[in-house]
Amino acid sequence: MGKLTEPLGDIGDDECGLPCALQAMGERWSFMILRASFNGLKHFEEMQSNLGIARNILANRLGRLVESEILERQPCADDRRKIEYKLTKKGEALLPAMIALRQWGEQWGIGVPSNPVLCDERDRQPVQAIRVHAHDGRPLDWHDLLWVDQSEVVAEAAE
Amino acid sequence: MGKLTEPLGDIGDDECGLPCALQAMGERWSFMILRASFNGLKHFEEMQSNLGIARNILANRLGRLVESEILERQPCADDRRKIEYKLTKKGEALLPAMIALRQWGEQWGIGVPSNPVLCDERDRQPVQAIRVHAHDGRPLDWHDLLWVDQSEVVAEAAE
DNA sequence: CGCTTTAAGTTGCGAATCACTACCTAATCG
DNA sequence: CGATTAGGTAGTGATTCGCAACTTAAAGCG
Repeated sequence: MGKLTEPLGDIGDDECGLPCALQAMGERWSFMILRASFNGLKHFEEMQSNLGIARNILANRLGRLVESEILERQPCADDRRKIEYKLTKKGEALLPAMIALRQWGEQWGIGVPSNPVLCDERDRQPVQAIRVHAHDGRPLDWHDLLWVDQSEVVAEAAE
Repeated sequence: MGKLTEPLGDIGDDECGLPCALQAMGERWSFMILRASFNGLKHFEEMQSNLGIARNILANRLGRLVESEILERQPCADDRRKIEYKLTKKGEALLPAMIALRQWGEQWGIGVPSNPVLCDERDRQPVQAIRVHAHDGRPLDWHDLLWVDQSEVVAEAAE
């Protein structure tokens, strides 16, 4: 069979970032734990009671997220019983993916934008829907996308 | 509500779109199958050999994606043995979330942009990194975000 | 100090899910 | 007709999930 253009890369190999991302985030609770982190939850008990996740699964996922350097694990200074889990830069970088998923769930699952609404703190206006944008800012859909070999991209860019 | 196929358990509150999205996409293979669909794979055997997924799991996930109206299942016109699985609008709407995850994997997992590169077909330039944008287009980070009650948002928007 | 509480896990166990192989069914080809 | 192909289902073990109970270690307190 002929090689068709593959908008998301090859399966199973390491050329695509998606399997790599799923390695860290592909499990059921990972996104919910990450959302809790984005919402400011820092401690084990806090997350456990908030998410209703089993304790061993939470421990396991937190360990994996720390191992993936998405969360950072550090004992609390004031109360050394407590452990603080905080987002790393790598973890923060998952925000667009999270928001995109959330917006999709709002639009196609729930049907209406959920409350409360995610806003820019500067003017308290809702954020834009997350989209794929061309380098010049045009919003793109699936059918506008194309896979280009890196060498050709560089050549194009240098013109 | 009866027990429809809900192997994901109850993941959380309904005021957030993320649990809702995870209900449909929270399993490990779902994203890979969806990527295959975006890549133009339409048939069972095609996906099975390409993904290397167990046949029963693939059948199960395809069924669930169809049930979630992310994929559409229709018999092929020319060869009635074949079934075509194609993306619905709802499925296509997952593209930004997928690209965002992929880009994250590229940047933080692999370390370098993978080859080939996802480009705009108009000018063959790489697409922008997916980000959260304010309504006026400013790119936003985690710390720029704020949860605002819907009523307040409307009030602000009307000013 | 000794007792209690709290935070963050770990362990055991039954249920559910995963993945691998083999088998089945219906339509099409020759 | 028999052979082939697409799209599954069935059986089987390994793994993971989730609940509850237990452990450890650090505070809090009289």
